[in-house]
Amino acid sequence: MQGSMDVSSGEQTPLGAFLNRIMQRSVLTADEQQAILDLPTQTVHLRGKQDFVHINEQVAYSCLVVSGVIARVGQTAKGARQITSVHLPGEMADLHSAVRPIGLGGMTALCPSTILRISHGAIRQVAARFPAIAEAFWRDCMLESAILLQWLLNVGRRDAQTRLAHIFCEVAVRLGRNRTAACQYDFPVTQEQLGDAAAMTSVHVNRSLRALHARGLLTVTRGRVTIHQWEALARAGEFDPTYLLADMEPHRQERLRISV
Amino acid sequence: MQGSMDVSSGEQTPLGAFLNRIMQRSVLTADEQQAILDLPTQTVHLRGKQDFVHINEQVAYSCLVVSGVIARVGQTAKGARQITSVHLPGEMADLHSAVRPIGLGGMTALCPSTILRISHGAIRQVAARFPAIAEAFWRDCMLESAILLQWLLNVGRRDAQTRLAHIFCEVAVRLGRNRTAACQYDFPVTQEQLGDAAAMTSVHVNRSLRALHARGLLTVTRGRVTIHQWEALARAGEFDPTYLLADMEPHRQERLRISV
DNA sequence: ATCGCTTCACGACCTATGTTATTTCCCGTA
DNA sequence: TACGGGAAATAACATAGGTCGTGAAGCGAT
Repeated sequence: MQGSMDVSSGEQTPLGAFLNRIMQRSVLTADEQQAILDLPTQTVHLRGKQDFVHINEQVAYSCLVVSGVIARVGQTAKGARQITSVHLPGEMADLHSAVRPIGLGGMTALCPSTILRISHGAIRQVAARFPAIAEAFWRDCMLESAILLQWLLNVGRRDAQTRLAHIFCEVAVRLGRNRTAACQYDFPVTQEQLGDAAAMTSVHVNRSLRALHARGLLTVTRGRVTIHQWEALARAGEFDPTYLLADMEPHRQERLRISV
Repeated sequence: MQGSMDVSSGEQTPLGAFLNRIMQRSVLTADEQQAILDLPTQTVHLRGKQDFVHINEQVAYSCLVVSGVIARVGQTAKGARQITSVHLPGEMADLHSAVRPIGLGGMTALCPSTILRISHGAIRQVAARFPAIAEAFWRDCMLESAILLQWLLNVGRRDAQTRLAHIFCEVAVRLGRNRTAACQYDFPVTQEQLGDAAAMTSVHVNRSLRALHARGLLTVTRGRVTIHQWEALARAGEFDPTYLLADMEPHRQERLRISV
């Protein structure tokens, strides 16, 4: 349990990384930034494949990803799993649970991961105290919602290869990889987990991955993704990063114009 | 353009219906309630099948459904459509766009509908002025997100009949139908639109609907849904209404405890 | 090195759902 | 009362992706 006190080195700490992300889309004053950096946290380490929040469990903490990959999962009556979102370092996996702690499904670590737990009370308090923070958090939740929306389109209406290509493009952008020519990143998830995210069988993930490889678009080997031609992969995945972009422009000038 | 002034008759007006919904999950003072009722609105009538917000269009208004059914839609490169959410009277179809006006896809009326447009500026202003309203709006957006999450699970991992059953159950609950024994409601959407929501072909919607009918679970005739046995349909659709429930309990006592 | 477990690779076969096309039903309108 | 257009109902056929089964390949622990 500690709050990062040094605002200048904020970018290096987990809370600093989170603040950084938030500020790509919202404008915050120094006070507000500090309030976020001062949130009390509790570090938790997780094994790979560890379900740490069960479906229908009601939690009192949100969880900030420090390292690894965290996923939210839903489950069918017959036990089929659907990963409904994936969270990378610097992201809050369930910020929304601060205002609505039910109906979020379970949470699991796709690989060995470290998270910071932050109590809902602290989050709601800082949001109530600083309206701009409330709006920033709200906006961050809506980014997540926009991603979810893309996933629904992806799963509902695209074929296997397109779907996977889209996912790999999205993760690349969210990891901040510059999308020019080739790039690579670590993404230590199994084909089974990939299937749970893309709503298909691990067998078919395997087939499709090899097909994408045969087309010269990307290579996935033991948790490392190599994109050979960004442009071609994005085309194959029908990927348009608009929904992920920083979007603070419309809000920059008019933050907090409280009349009266 | 009018603001409903009479707070006592609030329940009857569209804004009153919206406020009502919000208050199922959040506690608001009389002032705050009034501030919502005073939001300036603009009425718009829509034909059935009218796309009134195009994909990637950036809007300056959120839209409150007065009557009819409004849907958000995404689209594939080959033109396949995916309905990503459906909105019934009393709901705000895109409240989230107030804080994040991009990446929400298009909006369309599934049948002749009436909406109220409310400017993003007005929404953000009332939210900044009353932290409790910000939290309430944020929470309402998260309910929508929880629904979206269920849709992803539904589309990704359930078969056609289960999927449709789930949708009909959800709509029944959202329309406030009491879920005991039989019930019916108007839901004037075509099988094609149903297919766009459930991620399948209209042909297969037809097949599956007849199968559900043959199982004695429900009848769908020209925009009217009749559920014959709620329990059985809910079981067939693996429907658990938890994610839709009013959930203000944890927030009731501790609203706005701003510690300086 | 060797064991044991997990993940990856791949083949054979099966089925839920998509595709395409035609017919029937409904309902508003002339 | 007949006409016209959109939905709904069906039928025949095609296919993407699921299921089941078997090895091979990594990799960590002994």
